[in-house]
Amino acid sequence: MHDDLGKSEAALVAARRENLAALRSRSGDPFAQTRYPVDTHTHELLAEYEILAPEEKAESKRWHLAGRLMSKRKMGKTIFADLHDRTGKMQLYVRKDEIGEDRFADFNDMDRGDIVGVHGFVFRSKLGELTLHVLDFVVLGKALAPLPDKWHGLQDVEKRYRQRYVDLIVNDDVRDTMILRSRIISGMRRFIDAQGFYEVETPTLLHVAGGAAARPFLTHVNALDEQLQLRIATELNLKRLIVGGMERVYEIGRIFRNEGIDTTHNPEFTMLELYCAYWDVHDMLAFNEALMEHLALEIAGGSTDLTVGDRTISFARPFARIGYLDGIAQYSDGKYTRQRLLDPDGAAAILRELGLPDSPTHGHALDKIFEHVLEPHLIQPTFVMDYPVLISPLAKKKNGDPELVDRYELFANCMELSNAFTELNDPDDQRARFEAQIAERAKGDAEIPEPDWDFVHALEYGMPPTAGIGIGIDRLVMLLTNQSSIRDVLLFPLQRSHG
RNA sequence: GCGCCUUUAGCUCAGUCGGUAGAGCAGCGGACUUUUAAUCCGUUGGUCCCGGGUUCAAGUCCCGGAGGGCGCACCA
Repeated sequence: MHDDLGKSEAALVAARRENLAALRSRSGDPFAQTRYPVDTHTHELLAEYEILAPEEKAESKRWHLAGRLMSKRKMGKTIFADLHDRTGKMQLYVRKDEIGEDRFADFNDMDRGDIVGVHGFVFRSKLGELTLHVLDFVVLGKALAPLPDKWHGLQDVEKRYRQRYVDLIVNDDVRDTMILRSRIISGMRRFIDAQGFYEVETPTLLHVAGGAAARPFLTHVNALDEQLQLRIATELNLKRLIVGGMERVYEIGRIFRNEGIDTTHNPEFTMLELYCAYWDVHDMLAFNEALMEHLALEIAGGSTDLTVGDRTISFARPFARIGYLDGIAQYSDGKYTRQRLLDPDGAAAILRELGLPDSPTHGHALDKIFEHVLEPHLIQPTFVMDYPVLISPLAKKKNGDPELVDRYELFANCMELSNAFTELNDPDDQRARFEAQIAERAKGDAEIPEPDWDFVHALEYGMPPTAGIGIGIDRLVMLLTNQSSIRDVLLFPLQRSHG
C-alpha cells in the first residue's frame, strides 16, 4: 500500500507529512506521545451540560477529552472543529489570542483524521451547540492517509469490507451495529450465566468434524503429520462434557463450513450451543422464548417490537407453535399429508409437483419442501415442532411416535433462529442412526459427515436426559439490528484475496 | 455454477449520437474572532479496472478477463 499511490493521493499524503514535520519542529513528535489522561467522553459531556443556555460558559470545570479530529472550520483567528470518540462527537473551539501563535498554527496543521487530546471547558455556542473551549491540546497521532468524503463517507461496498477500519471511522452506523452485536452477545452470556451454565471451549481442530451436515475445511498439523478438519459444530464435544457430568455447558464459538458465500452465509460464523442435563425440549423452548424476549427488550429499549425491513416483529411471549408435518399440510391445503411426506417416493412426488429438482435423499427432499411450503409463512416468531427422525440424527424419538423426534426450530422473518431437541442418549440407537447416515452419504450427499464413533462410545458410559440448542449468532444479530446482509454484522467478512 | 448490475481524481458522482476528461468535497494559497456540509477568491490533482478488437478517432461500440454487489442454484 506504500508504493502504488496515484499522483493525486501521493500529493495529499505529502501535504500531511509536511504538517507532521511542522508539528514536530514546533511542539514535538505526535508519535512520541504515550498516554493522555482522558477523564470523560463526548456523550457524557453533552449529557452533563444539556442545561447550558446559548453562549453560557461552564468555566470552572476543566475536562480532558480525546479522539479523532473529523472536521475543521477555520475562521480567521478562531477554529471550530469536530472531535469523534467511541461515544459520539463534540465540537471544539480554539482562539489564537488564548493559546498563542505557535499552538494556533499547530492546531491549524492538524488534518482531518488526526488523533488529539484536548483540555478545556464546556460552553454553548451562539447557534446552540455544546462545545469544548480548548485551552490546551496534544496531538496524539497523525493521520497520513486522506479520509473519504466528509459528507458522503465511504460508500464503496468493497472498500468498506476490505478496509473496515476506514468504514468504522467515517460511517457511524457501522460502529453502532457492531456495538449492538457486542451487547447482544454479552447480554446473552449474562442471561445464560445467571442460570448456572459453565462457558467452555472445545477444539476447533478435529480429526472428524461432526454434529451437523456440512463440508468441512481441511488443514494439516505438521507436528503430527496428520490432516485435520475445522469444526462444523460444537455439539458432539459439548455432549461429551454432559456425559462427563458438567450438567450445564455452553460455548459461543466460531464454526467453519466450506460452502457458499452470500447474504446469509459466511464461511466462518458464530454459533451458540448450549446443553442442559435433565431438561427436555419443552424446558429448552421456554428458556429460548425467555432469552429472545429478553434480548429484544434490551435492544429495542423496553419494547418487544422490532422493525425488520418493512415489517414489525414482536418478540412478546408466547410465540406461535406449529407442527412440522401439520404446518406443511396446512399450507398445502391438506395436499402434502404426513403419509406422503414420510414416504421417500411420496416426498419425491411432492418435489416434482412443486417444480423442484430431484433430491439425492429423502431428508434432503423434506428440507426443500419445508423451505418452499412452510418457511415463507413464518414471519412472526414461530416454533416449528416435532421434526421427522430421518432429518434429526442426534435427537431422541418421541415417546409413542417413533417417526418423529422431540425437536423444534424457531423461525422469525422467514429465517431459522434456533434449533433445539431432546438429545439422543441411547448409544445403540445413535449407532444405528450413524449407520443409516453412511448409507445416505453413499447416495451422494457429500455434506453428511463421517460418523464419530467415539461419540457413541461416550454415550455408552451413560448420558443423563439432556436438551440442547444451537443459535446462529450472526443471523440473530441481523434480525435484531435490521441488517439484510451477514457482511454487515461481521467486522471482517471474507473477501477474495485480490484487492 | 448461471443471470443482471457495477468499476471514471484521495472520496461521492456526472460524462449526450464515438470527437480527445468534468463537478462537489478533500488538498494547496489567500480573506475572515461563534462556525457547523462554514462562506468567499484563486489553484493542484486522471493507468477512465485489465487485455485485445473495430475505427481517422474509444471512458463511450465489440470480444475476453478481474474485483465487487444483488438474484437464482447450492447451503438443516
